[in-house]
Amino acid sequence: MKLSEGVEWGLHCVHMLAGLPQGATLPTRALAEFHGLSETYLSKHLQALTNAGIIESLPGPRGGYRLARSPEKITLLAVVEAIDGREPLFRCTEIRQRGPVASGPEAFRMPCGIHVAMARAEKAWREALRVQTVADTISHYQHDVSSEARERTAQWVAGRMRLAPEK
Amino acid sequence: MKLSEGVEWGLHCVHMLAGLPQGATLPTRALAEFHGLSETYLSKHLQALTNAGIIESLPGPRGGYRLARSPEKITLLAVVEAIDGREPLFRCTEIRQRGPVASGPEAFRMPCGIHVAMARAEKAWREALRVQTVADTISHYQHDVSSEARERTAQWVAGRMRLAPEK
DNA sequence: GGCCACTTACTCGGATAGCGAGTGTCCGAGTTGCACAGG
DNA sequence: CCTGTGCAACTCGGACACTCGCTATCCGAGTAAGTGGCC
Repeated sequence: MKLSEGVEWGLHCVHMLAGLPQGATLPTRALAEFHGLSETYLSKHLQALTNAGIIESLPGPRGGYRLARSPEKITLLAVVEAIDGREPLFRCTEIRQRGPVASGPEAFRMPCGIHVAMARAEKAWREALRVQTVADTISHYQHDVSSEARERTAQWVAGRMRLAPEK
Repeated sequence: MKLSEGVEWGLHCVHMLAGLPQGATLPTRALAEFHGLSETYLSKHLQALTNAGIIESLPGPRGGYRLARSPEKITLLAVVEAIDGREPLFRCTEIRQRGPVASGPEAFRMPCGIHVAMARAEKAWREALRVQTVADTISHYQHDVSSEARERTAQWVAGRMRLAPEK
């Protein structure tokens, strides 16, 4: 089992958009080119983020994507769920009720212990992703690279981003 | 993203084997029939559990599967990893190094913040599964069903299980 | 020179193929218990 | 009646098809800027 590749793409793109000036946008082409990704396929994931209300799109020339709300309000969980879906990792199909010895649903009022334990672990995972916002990560995201590389990135982005027409 | 269906199957089978008398075995047919599963496909997952050293098999007539170690020594994580694999959920492919602005690996000594955050969440998930042993779950597993159903299950199992030839 | 309409280029958005992991199945190797014949 | 041998049935184990979701791509709808002509 593994998470969708698009989760990593979406997370990096959201963090990149978070580093832009207020209201500025960046088109799919720039986001894809910067990360060395397929432009068309990345577009699909950006659509998912748009539908989830995490980013918003401006059509037409000088258009592109920008965050729909401040980085402090965007959790990693929201991004993961937007791209990968909100389905639980472990789905209890109640196979204990399917055998020839099954006694009907009334005998299984309590959820099975396995289901409870798996759900608890999954909750721990989701909670860890929920407390971490994009704003929290962005500082590390910036300090992890050398100042020289950061400067070069800023230059490259400045040449591709579009300032906000209105906000 | 979802866990393999076989994870649920494996967990229930392990818990069922844990309820058997010391050294007794249960064949694939019984485990599959009890849960209403495909016998041949379940066999595949039981093989994975055997290769992982969680359960052990006795061939021939009167053969079957039994736990390879006591339920206290079997964590849910071990079962999950045996069936679903030990690959991490989130695999950081370092896409920030792939773009035209990338400055070579020496500029990225620190792991990216996204990777760290995702790994932390994943560790929380694994840790929650590691602290939960089959012995812990088995008590809930038994109390969740009515005593009448539990008795009927015991009867059904008694007619299918094979006592240990030696241990 | 200023204003308006058209063209044009660029953007996102959804609908359409391809591939790989999980799913499902089958048949063969190995082993143990049983039955039968011989002593 | 006891014992040794052969048979047979049942078990696990690995090798072989199939399906669905992620991956990847394309083309169309919509928009805003730029350009040219007209007043």
